[in-house]
Amino acid sequence: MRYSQYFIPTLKETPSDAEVISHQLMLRAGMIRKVAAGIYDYLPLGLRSIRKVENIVREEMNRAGAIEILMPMVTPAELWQESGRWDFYGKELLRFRDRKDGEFCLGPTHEEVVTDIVRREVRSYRQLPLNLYQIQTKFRDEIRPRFGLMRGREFIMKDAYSFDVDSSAADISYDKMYQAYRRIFERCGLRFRAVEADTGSIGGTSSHEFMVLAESGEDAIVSCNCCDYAANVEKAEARISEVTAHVEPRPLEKVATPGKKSIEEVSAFLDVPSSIMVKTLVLLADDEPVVALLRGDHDLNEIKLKNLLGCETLEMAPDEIVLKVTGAQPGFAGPVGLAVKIVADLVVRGMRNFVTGANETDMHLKNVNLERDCAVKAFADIRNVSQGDPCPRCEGGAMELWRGIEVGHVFKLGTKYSQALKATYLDADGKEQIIFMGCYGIGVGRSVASCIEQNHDENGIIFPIPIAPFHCIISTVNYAKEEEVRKASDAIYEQLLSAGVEVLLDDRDERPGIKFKDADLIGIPLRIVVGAKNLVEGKVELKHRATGEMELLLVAEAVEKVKAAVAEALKK
RNA sequence: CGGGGUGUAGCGCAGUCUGGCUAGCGCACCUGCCUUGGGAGCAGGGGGUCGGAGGUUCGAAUCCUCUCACCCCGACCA
Repeated sequence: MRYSQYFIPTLKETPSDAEVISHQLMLRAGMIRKVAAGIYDYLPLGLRSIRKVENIVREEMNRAGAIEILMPMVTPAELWQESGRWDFYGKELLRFRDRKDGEFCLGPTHEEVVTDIVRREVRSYRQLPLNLYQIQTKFRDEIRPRFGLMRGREFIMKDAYSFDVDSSAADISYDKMYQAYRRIFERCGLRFRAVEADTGSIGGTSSHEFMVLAESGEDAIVSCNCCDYAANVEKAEARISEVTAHVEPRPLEKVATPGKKSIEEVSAFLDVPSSIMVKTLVLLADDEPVVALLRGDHDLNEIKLKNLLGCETLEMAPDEIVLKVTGAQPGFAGPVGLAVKIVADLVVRGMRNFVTGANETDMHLKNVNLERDCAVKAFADIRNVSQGDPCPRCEGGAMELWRGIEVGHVFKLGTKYSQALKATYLDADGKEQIIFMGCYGIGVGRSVASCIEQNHDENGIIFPIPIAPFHCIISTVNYAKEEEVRKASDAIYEQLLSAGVEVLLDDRDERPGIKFKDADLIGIPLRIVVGAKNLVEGKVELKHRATGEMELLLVAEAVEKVKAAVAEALKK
């Protein structure tokens, strides 16, 4: 491609509404432009990278035996009503009516639609297993779209759905997808972790998320520094601590702590570490008050508590409720004498003589002991794992904390949708059986964005070759006036093109500085600089964007090197 | 949905508090000259419903009311 004939509108300055680096760089590099909140144009460079990811995904899905289809973006309400999600999904589902007043929505995911295909077409166990996938634009009317392609409302997603005769066959399909996902993200050149995850509103029995490691990631994940265990913090199990050695309970003591509400304030005021304090949280589970007890330096994991209680909603109680439940202003709650349901974290069971609120404004209690001072029956793992915690799976391992961007998610769905939509088959005995499903998503645009989060410097993007919009750029010095430069550049361009290298020839009549800056910004991995100075000796410069390594080579050598580097990087 | 903020040229911003000359600056863009190994220089030029509607006023980018869009924090979320 000749740069002068192409369309790469780069920006020298960073648009003020772009917060994360990938969003800033994708705008500056002319890859995307915003059309509305969370809705973007894909300009040529952005589209090329997206297509690269799509093709890797497609190859690996096909390799794993999945079959590509394309389902509609507009889907009828009936299917969603049948699965029950029409009422459950909420405002994220963009709904509208057609001219005949029929109800529809833009597909945010396609379990219903694909299950409908399968229930109509699959009759026999002989037709299973089946795995159907599509690469398609989805729409979710996010409450707060942000970070460019990272969290848009409209986005390109690969979604696959597996159908099996039973649970163990479904496990095999799941494992195939898990392995395919590893290959996909490895081929994209991403540094990632596959972690155990909560299933959220999709439902189902178990799932893994594929997390690209990046500081800007919206998710917290933990992994063991010793074994393979890794999980989203939402899901990560805290290791059950053994009860502390016998400590003589000391007499209960009430102390004044005027105006000291937070754990930090009380800890400093009474000069006790937060780890021997118990924090008492008042929550509303489906509008019923519930109290959660945690060690002072631990955080509540709302998902664990929500799953434990089996409630639909869980939120922090407003001040009035706290006052009603504890008889004190927020900040002075404690478990002693409370009449509502109390759930204590497992760690709290082992705590002796701890400090907690007295259920009296401006007062705390010292030397509280649960078994003596209050009637707590429920103990459960309801806290977030923190840095350095012991691994729940191996001896001696410690948990490390990371930030991650979720680029892929695989779920075992079980029979949730097949049951609701009556997707069944006849087994070898002629008996009707329910189909077992799995679903598997990859955010395509998000993968490109997260790649940029991981691979950039102060000059711009540093694409890995497999998803770079072009493999190589030829930056020419005075292409317009120097005939030798023009001839050599054109020749290199033709040679690379015919070798199958995707090459961008910067033939613009611009000063070299502009071309170098643009080349760095758009992140093309390999750059050949053709200038009169080196051409006198028949040489050109080959520069690697990632390392900054620069070599002075004969024209033919440079061409060979580029070909070799591209071939090596695209090896499957 | 709650809290905060911003809308002035393609991008980045000043001007708004304290109403008043023809609405400015940098970058980008166009023409010419010059220049060509890291976003050059000189000269000339084009581009604005000051987010929109209504109001106050002799006079509104500036004050008031309503409204729209976008951004940030929170809640929520695959």
